[in-house]
Amino acid sequence: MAASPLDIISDLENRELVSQLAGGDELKDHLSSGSRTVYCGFDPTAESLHVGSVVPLLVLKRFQMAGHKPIALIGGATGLIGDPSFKTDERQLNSNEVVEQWVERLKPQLSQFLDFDCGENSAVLVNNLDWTQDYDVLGFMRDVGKHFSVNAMIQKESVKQRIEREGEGISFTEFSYMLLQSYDFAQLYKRYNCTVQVGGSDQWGNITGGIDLTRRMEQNQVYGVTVPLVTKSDGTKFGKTETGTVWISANMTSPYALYQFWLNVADADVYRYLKFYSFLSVNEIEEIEQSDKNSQGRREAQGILAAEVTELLHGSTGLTAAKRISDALFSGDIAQLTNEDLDQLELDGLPCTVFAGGNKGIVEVLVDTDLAKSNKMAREFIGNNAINVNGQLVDSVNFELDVSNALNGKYFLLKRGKKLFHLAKFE
RNA sequence: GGAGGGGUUCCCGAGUGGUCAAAGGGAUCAGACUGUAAAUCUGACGCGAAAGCUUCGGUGGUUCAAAUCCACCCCCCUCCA
Repeated sequence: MAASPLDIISDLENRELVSQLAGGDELKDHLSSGSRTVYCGFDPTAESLHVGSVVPLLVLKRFQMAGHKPIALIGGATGLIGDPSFKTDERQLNSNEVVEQWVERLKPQLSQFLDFDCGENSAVLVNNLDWTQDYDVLGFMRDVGKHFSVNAMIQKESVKQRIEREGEGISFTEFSYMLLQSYDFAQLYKRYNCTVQVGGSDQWGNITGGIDLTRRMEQNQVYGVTVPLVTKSDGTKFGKTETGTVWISANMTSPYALYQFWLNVADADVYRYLKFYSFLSVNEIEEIEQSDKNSQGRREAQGILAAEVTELLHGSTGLTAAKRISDALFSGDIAQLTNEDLDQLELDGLPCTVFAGGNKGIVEVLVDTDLAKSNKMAREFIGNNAINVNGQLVDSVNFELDVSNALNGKYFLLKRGKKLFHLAKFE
């Protein structure tokens, strides 16, 4: 099913995964005429990658499947600076310790998708701190800085609003980010003969900067591919739910929550996301779309997408768990859950809050579980008939969770609204 | 260093002495309708059961009364040096 080296760009184009190509047909020839080395950088800006940032990483995997050698670069250096591209304001610098910690978290995440043991085109993991931390200031300014024209830099679309718009500004620190990323490309060319950089479409300016610098410092032509940022058809921000960002770390976003996130994708987006996030062929995806069109009611695509992505990120165990919880909760048959099922729900990552000390009033419980952010909101939810306990509608703010009624002697399954569940566990 | 503009509740943004917990929009949440959609409609949206309490960059002050006036300080932007 892997695309042959001949058509990786065509496959990406068919998946609408190409935003811009630096190099055009020459790049296509370059990729089809042999196994090349391709890199994509990820800055440590949080404890985990989120679903949006994983698209370029999957593209890197697609390159590897097509026979090329991928380099996943961790921005241990650039993460200390902060990329200003299309950001509306200057960001707070993170401390060295924090960035270092995030670098460590990022390593396994980047590694999990790529094959590091497949001979010639095995993946490589690098950190740009390795070639920047000991570079002396004067040397850097003379060797690298001299190749950049400030006149050209301030023309870049990615920093335009920071420079032109009143009320915004940009520090020299962030402004110089481009030099570092450009230098990365030149270094990777030198060290690994890396000739292609992949990045989000917001990285265009940084990528072309690297192409120019590599030409000047290494006298060689290299190329770039940008991947569109994932958007939603309704214009809202992709990758967020009521509980916040959807992370790829199972500790931060449970497989169940991830599965639910994809299951709730809008019809208008789901086929595009299948192309972005699954390794199903474009033909297979089109067949799904066709079959959905011909059938009534709920589409199947969301379920397929949810299954594909959950399995990709958390393996078949994660997927099974996510499905099991989803089936149990949304079948409406909460009373039918066995004791083992309940224990399993907790293990599978359904949010759970532990209580001690006997019966508790519903308002207090809602606040303690974060299902309501204040007593007032808790009362309002109850007033709106939005709260369920063990499948029963709560109709009074005086309702008490009576431990003698707990499922399996300790659990209460709380539901707020239509699809937000939480376990209360009494000990 | 100088001149000017600005910092309002999650975001944008009105408010220039009482009628202000603070217009309007967005986001968010809940309900109805549905497919655990979309669109639409309804409601909520600082805390508190309430009385009331705490908010408008910070600190002090004027006043019966301040987001609004005064002083000092901090931060951001633009232009000049």
